[in-house]
Amino acid sequence: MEGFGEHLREVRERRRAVDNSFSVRQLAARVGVEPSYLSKVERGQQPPPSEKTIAALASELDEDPDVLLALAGKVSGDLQSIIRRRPKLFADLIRQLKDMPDHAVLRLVREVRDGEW
Amino acid sequence: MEGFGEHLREVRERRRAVDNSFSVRQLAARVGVEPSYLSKVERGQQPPPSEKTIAALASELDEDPDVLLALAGKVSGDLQSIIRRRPKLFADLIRQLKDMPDHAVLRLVREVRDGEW
DNA sequence: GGTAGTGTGTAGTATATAGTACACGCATGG
DNA sequence: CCATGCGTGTACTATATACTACACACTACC
Repeated sequence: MEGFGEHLREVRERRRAVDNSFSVRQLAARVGVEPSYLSKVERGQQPPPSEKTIAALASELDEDPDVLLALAGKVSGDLQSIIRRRPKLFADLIRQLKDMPDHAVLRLVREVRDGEW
Repeated sequence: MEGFGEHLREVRERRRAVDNSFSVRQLAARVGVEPSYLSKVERGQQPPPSEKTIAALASELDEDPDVLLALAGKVSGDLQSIIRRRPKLFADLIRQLKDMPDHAVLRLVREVRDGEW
């Protein structure tokens, strides 16, 4: 599995190839952290940053925040609070979907979205 | 909303009414924490304990761990890791279910469980 | 009246989280 | 040659998390 830092570096470098403003320093400034910190995170010398910082990174890099959070070993706070409001309901559902293939879960997502029920 | 400590105290006292081994001291011993700590948690003087300790409490008190964790403002680690494995999929699904009524979500749970698809 | 068990107050601690501050050496362009 | 920007190394810090250790006062029993 690819780590958070590794992925971050790849994505940033890719952006940087066409836009110099994606240097460690400038990105760090926009995201609101020290360059050295971001550098260490990218090289896995520091654990992934907070949810807030990850969200800012996702926004700057045009990445999916949930995916980035997942790579960081986290689940976004808003998802957690949805679950916490009805813990039994969501716990059951999620555990039951644990081993379902992607396409099955995806079908469920679509069904709910399209209101077919 | 009822707090974690409040709920814990109520449940424990209820058990204690028919079984003296549910004193703060004895329960704390079985759960593996100091009595004074448990006491403070019950009175809200300390924030809720770790997931591990909450799980032990749930087991001793015969309570649903997910519900107890929810009252503590947490979501169980195993649910989180299920979500992290397929972040986009689960994030979409959960956010879409956010405002659905209980019975609708419940129907979904049953559908999945009974394999009607 | 001592012993066992109870709840709780005070003080302290170990570890993790989430970073900052600053300096260094390299490279590139004017 | 020097100013600008770059990535990174070292050292430090503030806050939160999750508790422990011990003592105290009270009650109940025999």
